[in-house]
Formats: sequence, structure tokens, C-alpha cells
Amino acid sequence: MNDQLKQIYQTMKEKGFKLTPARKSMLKIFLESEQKLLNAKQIFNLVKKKSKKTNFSTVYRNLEVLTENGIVEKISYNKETKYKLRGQGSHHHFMVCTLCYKTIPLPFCPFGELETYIKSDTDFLPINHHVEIYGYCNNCRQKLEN
Amino acid sequence: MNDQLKQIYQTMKEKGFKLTPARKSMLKIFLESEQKLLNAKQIFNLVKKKSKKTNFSTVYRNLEVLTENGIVEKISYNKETKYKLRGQGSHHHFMVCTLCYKTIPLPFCPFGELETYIKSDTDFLPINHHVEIYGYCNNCRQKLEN
DNA sequence: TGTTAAATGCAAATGTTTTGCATTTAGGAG
DNA sequence: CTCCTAAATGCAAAACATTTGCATTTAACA
Repeated sequence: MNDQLKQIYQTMKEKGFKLTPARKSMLKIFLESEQKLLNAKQIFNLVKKKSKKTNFSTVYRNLEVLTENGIVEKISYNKETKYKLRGQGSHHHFMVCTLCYKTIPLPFCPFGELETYIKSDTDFLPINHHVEIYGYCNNCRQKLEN
Repeated sequence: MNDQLKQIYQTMKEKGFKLTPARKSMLKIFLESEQKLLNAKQIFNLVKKKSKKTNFSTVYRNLEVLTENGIVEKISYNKETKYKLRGQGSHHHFMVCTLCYKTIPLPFCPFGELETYIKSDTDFLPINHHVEIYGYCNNCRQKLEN
């Protein structure tokens, strides 16, 4: 079994959450789906493929649990709320194609110097940050040009 | 009259939008309110104070017009959608206190080097970006410590 | 002052997310 | 392996934010 998946199962267990079919299904969906940013409806539909009897409330409740435990990240932009699996360990940001929603990780976090500056020059205490780059991926750009 | 307001009125006029009381009221709210990030409900309530007969659809429709014309910016984080007046000219980002929602502008945009990197090293075409720092402002931090 | 397109108010619809509650189930104890 | 219990689920209904259709009003300009 996939290493990342194994680790997530481990985390869930440690925190006392049950490994229900719905949850396993959702995690596999995140791991296997081509698109890494999914909204609740998409996830619901994919879960439904396996167990036709699932329900939006289950999906939402599980997204909440996964989000609160740092396994999944919730991202809102332009009305749409999407979810993605958190990379294990190293935190990073994404470039998001606004046409196909392909997500490309940024190789570094631009927050480093920024944080240094904020801490030394302001009295604001930074806790969290949110960086996203929107634009066109190579594919979509080529389509646009034709 | 405030210079920024004058300029916005000018812009609206040029684009053929009417300067209705609701719109003037909303713009003044953005300019005068202590809090610079407001959600639709807050704006609605403030508008209502002046003209008791206003309506959510008016507020939303105007927020849309203002957003589409670059006068107002729409920001979503953690479920909440908020709006703020765009700084005239220079674009900037904010540090947002997650307790009182006070917003403190960042004195520079960390996107500069990032953009350079992306353009030279990836085939992604960056169009837009979104940077926000969340944490505690000085005031709230002091309150927390007591 | 009159005309007209644009903006408004209202009520109802939409879409997403949440909740209460009865039922089912994962996972540990025995 | 079986039982027990807290946690998770499914369902229906509610809550909430946002949008829409339509009749009425109004800003802006001739």
C-alpha cells in the first residue's frame, strides 16, 4: 500500500478516528485522482461510485475531520471551495491553473524573508499564511493560443 | 470630498455606472469603517443604517459591479468572503488579525522574486496571486496574554 | 422636464453546507 | 469470535449565503 496512505491511516488511528470505508475512499480519491484540488461535489460523486449510498453530510463531516487534523487542506478562491491532500511534511504552495485546475507545487515558500521582516519591523504576530498563484498551465495556454 | 472617493466616482462615471445612493453609501462605508475587510452582511447592515429600505440583492449586485471594475477586492478565507476597497494604484497585501480582523498593509509585495522565478523556470503563466498573512495584531496579542 | 437604460426592492429560487436524530458499524475488551 | 460502545453514517430538514425574475423607481443626459 502507498506509503503516504499508510502514514495517514496511522495518524487517524493515533487520534482515535475510525477508518471507515467512506474515509478510505476519500483518501484514495485524493491520492489517485488526476486533479488534486477537488470540491465537495466532485468528492461526493467519486465516493458514490464505490458506495452508492453515501451522503453529502458524510463527505462534509469527513472533510472537516481531515482538515482539522491537517491531512487535507481547504482552499477557497472565486466562490469555489476546494480541498487537497496536504503534502507530507514540507509545507508548500501551489500554482493553480484557472482553466483546468491543475496544481503545480511551488518549489519554495516565499514567506521566509517576509516573516523575518514582519517579526523585526512590525508588532504583528504571524501565525499562518496563504499564498497562491493563479494563471494558465502550459497545456491550457497552448489551447488558448490556437 | 475625499480624493480617493472622487476618483472612484470618476471611474464609475466613465464606465457608465450610475452613482446611486446605495453605491455612494457602500463606498463611504469602505472608506470610513475602521475595519477594512467587510462581509456582505456587515455592509448590508451599515447601508441599512442610512437607508432602511435597502436589500441584500442590491448589496450583492453592487459588490459585483465594484469588484468587476477593480474598485473593490473580494477575498475568501476559511468559509468567509470579505470585501475591501482596492488601494489606488499600488497593489498590496495585508496582514489580517484573525481575532479582530484589523488589516495591516504589507509594505511590499513578496511576489516579485517569485514571479521572476516562475517565468524563467516553469512553463506556468502567472496572472494573479493572492498573499495573506494571518495572525494576531498587537492589541489582540496583549489581550491574549492577560 | 421628459425619456430611458440602469438600478432597486421584493419574493422566491438556488446551491452549498450544517444539524438532529435514529440506525449502523469499527475496533477494542473480554 | 462475540459483545459493547463511542463514533460514524444516512436521511430529511434547516440554515445560510448568494442569485434571479420581474415590476417599479430613479440617475443622468438631452
